[in-house]
Amino acid sequence: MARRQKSIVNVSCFDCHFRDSSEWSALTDEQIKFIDTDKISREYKRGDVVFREGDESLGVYCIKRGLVGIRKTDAEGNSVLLGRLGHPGSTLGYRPFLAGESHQGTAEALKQSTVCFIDGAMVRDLLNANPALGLSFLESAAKALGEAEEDYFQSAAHSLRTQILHLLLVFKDRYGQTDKDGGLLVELPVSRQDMAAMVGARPESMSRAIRELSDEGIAKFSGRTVQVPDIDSLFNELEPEFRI
Amino acid sequence: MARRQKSIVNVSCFDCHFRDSSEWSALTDEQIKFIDTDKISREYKRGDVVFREGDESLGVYCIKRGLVGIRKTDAEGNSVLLGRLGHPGSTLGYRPFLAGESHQGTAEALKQSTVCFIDGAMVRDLLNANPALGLSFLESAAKALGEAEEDYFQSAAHSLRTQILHLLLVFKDRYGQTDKDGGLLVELPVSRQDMAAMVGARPESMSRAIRELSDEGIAKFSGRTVQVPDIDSLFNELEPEFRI
DNA sequence: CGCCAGGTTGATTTCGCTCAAGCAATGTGG
DNA sequence: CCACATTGCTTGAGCGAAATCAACCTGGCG
Repeated sequence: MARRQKSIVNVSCFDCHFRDSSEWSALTDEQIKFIDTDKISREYKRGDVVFREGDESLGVYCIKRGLVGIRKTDAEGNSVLLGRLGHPGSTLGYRPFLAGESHQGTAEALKQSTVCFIDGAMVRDLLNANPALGLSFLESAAKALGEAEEDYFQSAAHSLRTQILHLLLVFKDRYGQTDKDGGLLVELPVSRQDMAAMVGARPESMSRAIRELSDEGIAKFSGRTVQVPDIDSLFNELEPEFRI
Repeated sequence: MARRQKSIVNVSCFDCHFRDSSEWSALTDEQIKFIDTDKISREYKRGDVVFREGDESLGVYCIKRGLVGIRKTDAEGNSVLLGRLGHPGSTLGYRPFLAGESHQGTAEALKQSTVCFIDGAMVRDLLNANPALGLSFLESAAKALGEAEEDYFQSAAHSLRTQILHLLLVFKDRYGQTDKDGGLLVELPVSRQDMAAMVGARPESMSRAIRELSDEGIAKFSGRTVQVPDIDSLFNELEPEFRI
């Protein structure tokens, strides 16, 4: 971790494409400038830790590039990846900061990433100076809470197979393309064990389920790419829940 | 539901003991007065619905008395009780309101309850007039989100038996007393099937697990009361997770 | 080259679900 | 006031999905 110092890089908030689509869009240019001069940007390699479970929350993190997941690990070493992954434009770690709690999970770069840290005092100041920022985070938190509850419900009610198909649909929006035959092609952003951790399963079970889906031709997994020849067949299998 | 009209009762926000301990404590007396004249209070019998999944969110609900749960039910009729229960002083339904979504679950009185409805326009006005209210809700949402993630993790990682013990500890804080022998005595606030719904299990499984715990003398269930002779033995069993 | 992490496969076990029945307490209508 | 339905809870038998335990394979890397 002595390498931490070296990993500091220089990026500008004004170059950040997500300035207008994130929680921070409520800020004025002047306020962005405050953040820009104050923030600290770092590079993280796959597997590097951004913050650790149990650490005091000192501020919030903006993802400029890459992919970051929040992992919880229990005494036996089972790990679970929580909720939505942190993509470019996402703000991470705001939950414990706002709740006045310490970090409940360990944030880990799932691929090479650039992440900016914004100090808590700065965030407090901005929240007081610009109530719209608070409302903006409030909306984010409310949506995230809804998703968390929905995920909880889903995981209680559905088989692993079904959850994997759901996960594929989630990945599709961000990592999917249409291939030449009109099928779907998804480049998986995470390893298989992390996919398992996302749905709360063991790697072996994930492997078997994937094999089953591949054998049936529903979704052909090969390395980090998945080919779905017929998206409808995938939807057909999931439909029961959409027919509520 | 023609009875709805008759169920309206008259209570005052100023009589509400929770005025200073809830999200609304940020409000001035004058602002409370606005709510007081505008709100609608209703009585609900056990099983009555406060709001229904899929309904548009029209405002928020304050619980004055009783107990309210949020239930999600799937196509096959399996139901799950989400997150923390709504106790007196709790504000319910603020999540979908703030996220601009419709209700994700059905709120149902788990016992005779008095609930006040505060219209959305009023809430919007207050949020704009008093930024502290937004920050207060932001903190609540952030805490709730943390709990939801924690619950998700727990349910993924732990056996039914363990989850029941956790649930007992949760009930302890609000419904527990110390009995004459120094043991713990908990008055369960919900039925067994609802306890099952809280941990995402079937009533039969709950029944079996309860019988096991009773037979072993860890927690003796009898009707709505549970007697835990030795709290340490209960903690001992849960400790592995606390030793992280 | 040998090591090691990630992934796959197989055999076995286990936990909770399903289906089915029975029982006690409460409520309801004749 | 009794006959009957209803509801909440319990118990039993069997099943199935995923976990566990244990090998083994593969490709990348020191």
